[in-house]
Amino acid sequence: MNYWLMKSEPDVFSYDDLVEKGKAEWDGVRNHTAKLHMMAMKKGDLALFYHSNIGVEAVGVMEIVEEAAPDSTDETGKWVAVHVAPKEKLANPVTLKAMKADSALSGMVMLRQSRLSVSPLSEQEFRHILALSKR
DNA sequence: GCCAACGTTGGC
DNA sequence: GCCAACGTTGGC
Repeated sequence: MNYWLMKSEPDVFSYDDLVEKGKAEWDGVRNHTAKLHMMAMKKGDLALFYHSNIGVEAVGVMEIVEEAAPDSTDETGKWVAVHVAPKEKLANPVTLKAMKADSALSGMVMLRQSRLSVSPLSEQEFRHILALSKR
């Protein structure tokens, strides 16, 4: 089982939008590193849903329900998308500020590469962020 | 609105 | 293949 962090601007697509839809294609990713991460995702993997630009915080957990397949919004055939479903909304969002301030998360890929929209999390990082959300 | 980080493009 | 110019992302 692997863990991931995926970013979306909430005014375009928010965690609540995902809850409403029940399941969604995570499309529009146009970055090679992010693509490689999506291709490594397995059904049943868990991902944190992160709101960029507005909120700037992790807000929920989702599950990968379909592995990488051609992105339906891409006409070039070069890009892939996965399908995700909501699993659990965090009791309290975990802000970027809180993650940056926490030494247990200093190795997080997303903190080192802020522009990367899909990044891996270690199991420890994933559990740690969930613990922070329950405080 | 600004700026840093990073990706892409195009001239050579 | 290098590098300058430019575009985009995302935090502040």
